[in-house]
Amino acid sequence: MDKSYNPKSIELDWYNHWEKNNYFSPKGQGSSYCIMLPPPNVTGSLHMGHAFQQTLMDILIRYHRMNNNDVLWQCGTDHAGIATQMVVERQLQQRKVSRHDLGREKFIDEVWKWKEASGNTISNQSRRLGTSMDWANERFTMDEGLSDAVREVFVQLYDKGLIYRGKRLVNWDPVLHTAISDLEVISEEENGHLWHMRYPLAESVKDIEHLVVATTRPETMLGDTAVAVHPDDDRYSKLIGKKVSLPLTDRLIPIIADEYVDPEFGSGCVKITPAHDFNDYEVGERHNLEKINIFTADAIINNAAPKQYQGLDRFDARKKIIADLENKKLLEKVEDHKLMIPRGDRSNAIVEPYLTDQWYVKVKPLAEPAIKAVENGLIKFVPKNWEKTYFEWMRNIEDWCVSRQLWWGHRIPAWYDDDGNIFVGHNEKEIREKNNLGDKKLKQDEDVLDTWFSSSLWPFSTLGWPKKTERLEKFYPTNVLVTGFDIIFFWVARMIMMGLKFTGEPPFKEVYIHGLVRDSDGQKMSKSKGNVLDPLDLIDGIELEDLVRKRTTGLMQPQLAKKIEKSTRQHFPDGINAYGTDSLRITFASLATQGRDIRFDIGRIDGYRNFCNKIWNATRFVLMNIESQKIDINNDKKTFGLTERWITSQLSTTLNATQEGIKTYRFDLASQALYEFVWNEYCDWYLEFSKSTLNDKAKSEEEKRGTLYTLVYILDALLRGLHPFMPFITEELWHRVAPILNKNSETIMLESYPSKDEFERDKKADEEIEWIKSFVMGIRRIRSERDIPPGKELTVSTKGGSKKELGWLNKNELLIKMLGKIEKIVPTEDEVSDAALALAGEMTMLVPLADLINPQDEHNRISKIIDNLEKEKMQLSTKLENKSFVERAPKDVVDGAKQRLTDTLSDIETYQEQLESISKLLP
RNA sequence: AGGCGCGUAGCUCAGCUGGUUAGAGCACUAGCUCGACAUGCUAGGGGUCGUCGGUUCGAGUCCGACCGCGCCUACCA
Repeated sequence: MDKSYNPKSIELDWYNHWEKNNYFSPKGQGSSYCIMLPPPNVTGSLHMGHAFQQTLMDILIRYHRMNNNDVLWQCGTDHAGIATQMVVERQLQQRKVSRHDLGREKFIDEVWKWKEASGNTISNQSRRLGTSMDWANERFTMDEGLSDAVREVFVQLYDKGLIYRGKRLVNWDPVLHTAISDLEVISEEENGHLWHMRYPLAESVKDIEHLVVATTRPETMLGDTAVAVHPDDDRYSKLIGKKVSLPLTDRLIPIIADEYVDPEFGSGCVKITPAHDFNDYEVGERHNLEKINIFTADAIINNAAPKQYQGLDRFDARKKIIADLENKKLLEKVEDHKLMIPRGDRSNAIVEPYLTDQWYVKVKPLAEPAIKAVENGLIKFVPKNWEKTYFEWMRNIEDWCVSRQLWWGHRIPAWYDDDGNIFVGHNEKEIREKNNLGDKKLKQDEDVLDTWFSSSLWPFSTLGWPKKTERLEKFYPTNVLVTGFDIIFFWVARMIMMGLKFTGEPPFKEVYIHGLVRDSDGQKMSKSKGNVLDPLDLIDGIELEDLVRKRTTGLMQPQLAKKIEKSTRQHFPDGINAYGTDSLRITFASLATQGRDIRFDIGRIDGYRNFCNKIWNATRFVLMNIESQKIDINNDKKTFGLTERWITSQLSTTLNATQEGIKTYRFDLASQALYEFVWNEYCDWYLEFSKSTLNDKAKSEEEKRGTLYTLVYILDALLRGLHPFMPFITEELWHRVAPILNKNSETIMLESYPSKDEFERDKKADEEIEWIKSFVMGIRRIRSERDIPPGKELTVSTKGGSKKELGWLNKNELLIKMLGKIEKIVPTEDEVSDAALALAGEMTMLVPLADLINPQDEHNRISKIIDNLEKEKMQLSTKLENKSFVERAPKDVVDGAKQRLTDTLSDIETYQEQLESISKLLP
């Protein structure tokens, strides 16, 4: 066995072994456990968020598989309408071809070709994480079956009046030429201006000649159809119903009264542009105003506007309009103004409220049962707080615009005849038959559905719905959805609505919401910030120069390259080590606290790489001893000593904490419990204890057999316990360890997960070992504090001690001697003044130092200890002198305090005596 | 504006239904090539738990106010 762990040499082989043997598919027995992978975008590549999330899911999946459930981890990708279309268009561009040159059908062929060639990137990257997804049943949202589901849902919703077509304002992306939903609009504060414009009254009223309206978007004035004031605003009440002459046009528009206007803001007059602003649209509806659309689909001024502006881009139009107003002295003032600018999340173009025909899902009737399902506990959020976010959104939900002006996606199953009649059905043939249309000319809607529409069906469409399949029967509703809070609205809420509507059951019983992975400074990872970490680089390692190159190429803003390079060189002066998958996974698990931000610091993974090595070497130790001892450990004749009973008991406690952690999605606590057990109990103490037995010629073979057996069977259990967290190293080591116990199965991943009940708790052993530890640590402390060379064998005198402690010492003398590097232990009742002192329970240990001791140093050391004990004495006695405490606190708390006070007093006395004794040696 | 959350050691974070002397990892200091491991071993230093007030015998933990920070949603043209 190598002296240190090398992940690279084993990971790929084991993964191939698992996948080839189909260990990832449900085995067909046991109660079902199912998780739906949030389907990643097919154009995507694996980022830290995926890696983190998939690690947590894989822990759950492997854990339940080892607990004999019939486990399905349903995987796949989504077709990502806009993103994919953009990728393929960009490719075509290099051949100087546009999608319009190709036409719809050929373009879609191109997309499929791209998907076949490149669509597996992210799935293959996932494999590197060791994820045990059911690849044999991987799905894609554009698959035949999933497309059937989409059509079925659309038709049913339409028939029930829950899908409708309407001309309304939508968020229009003028670059991508498509509508997008509210959620795809990212609004951020940007610097802009507030222009105050004068609108002259058609006929002046008394001394008022014009109204001043303020706007952040002057160009929309060409579409104004009213000016609104507040109905109770005395300044303008006499103007209501009068008209203003809209500058730069020849139109007269009315002055109307509407509650929407805030009289306190600006002049209290608002221009109303119903076709280009969501609020104005509402006002327009209330007052029956005309909606004048002044833009083309490219956001260029159309011919509804005066001639001189037609054909101008919206930003050029703005400049010209401001200049023209200024010339006519109609611009009162310009102020700097911060405002929220809405941009499309894909194109980054400023989104335009735009009047078009779109398909909408009427959401309110779907939302109601979805709210109830969470209220009634049918679906539980973990942590529970997220339910509030969910409710908040669901109770204020607006209709969902589901049509997209794209080619790649599920084409809307609606057909039109020449008279504009709409027919919705699964296909053209069905529609013709159902409506007796004969061979009447029909045209299918050009648009496709929002990608999230198909994603919302994922939990049941992947299982075969609308067919009543066995898989659907077995695995739906699924057990838990693991996802980030950023898509509660996009996805979680919509799945719940659709799941309830079409299956009558919630799609999952629990929703575990994890935090979002950020960089070590808490910044979101993004290409433009140059702080992205590729999980595969953490696994395989990367040279600094390669990392710099990777981070600085293909930037949207190339001027950032220098800054990114500098900070990369600063953060990773030596590049990134090859940590291997298991280190990364256990790091992720330990970072999975309840918080919403997860800062990923490279130092953290360093520690867990060391942990892998620790396990590796512990195994190496065990195997070396098995080999050198030449004892058949499967022979029945074994004696289990104190240390064996203790480590077994500790394992039981650990497994309890681990299982509890997994059950409550506290992966941090689960992994911490295992980490501490392996390092602080098994390695630090038990392996050392075992040396004392194994190296002692006086010990019987039965005792040695008991120890060897315990070394192996604890190791076997902890490897199984760790397997969901660290699948590769545990598999590798298990195959070296398990055969010793006559276990010879082909994989650890189908072994049973160790349970606390298989290992006996032994409180007496725990207590005894605790005392032994305190004895040993007391001696070590003296050694260290008094600068005694580590190699020097000590003579220790003991004084006092309870009967129990004397028994423990007697029984475990050899063990204690070995661990404390002690030559002999002699009881004494004499005063030993030239000695350093420590306590283990009621027993006093004295290390006579004769020639080594400097009495002053020891005097100082003991004084310090006494000071601390005095502080504690004060606290405890104050507490106990407080009548209320003694009367009202529970008995065990009071008794505990009393006991501690007694102990403290006795300790003080012991140290005090020694202090006096030493004082005699002082000059 | 509304909603949610955070503030504990130099850093990153645990701390469940209030009850020993507030923990871990990393970092730091000192000392160690002893037969698994220097990716290691041993020992150690370091916190008035954001501030103020309240409830309580007892508050890092519960309540209120304030300060600071973050996120989400909706926005006044």
